[in-house]
Amino acid sequence: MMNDTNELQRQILEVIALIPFGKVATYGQIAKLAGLPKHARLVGTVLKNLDEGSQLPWHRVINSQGKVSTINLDENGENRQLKLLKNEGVLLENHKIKLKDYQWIF
DNA sequence: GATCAGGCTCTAA
DNA sequence: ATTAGAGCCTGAT
Repeated sequence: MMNDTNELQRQILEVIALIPFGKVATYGQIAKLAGLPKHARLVGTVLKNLDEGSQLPWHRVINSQGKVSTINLDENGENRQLKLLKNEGVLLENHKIKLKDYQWIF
């Protein structure tokens, strides 16, 4: 099967769009659901190049250790991703998200 | 092309 | 529970 780069990206974005409110998914999980098992890092790259205008729930993507892997601070010096998650009721416990409770089960 | 770095993950200690 | 190291693949130099 021939996969164009943009095609891969599209598939990834599609899956991310499905993550429900109040839930999170890991990079690896997204890659897998998109049918691209070993592309966890690509997911990260795609999100990085994503601009803020995007309506995608990019903040619901975290790493397998239950941590957020970006720095992205707002004007108040707060991490945007954590803030957004907090707004959805996804809380931290010792700087980590309990995947056991919040991970999106497809 | 060859190399390197990157919003990762698994596994072993 | 952390963490270092090795894999993996893609995109940038």
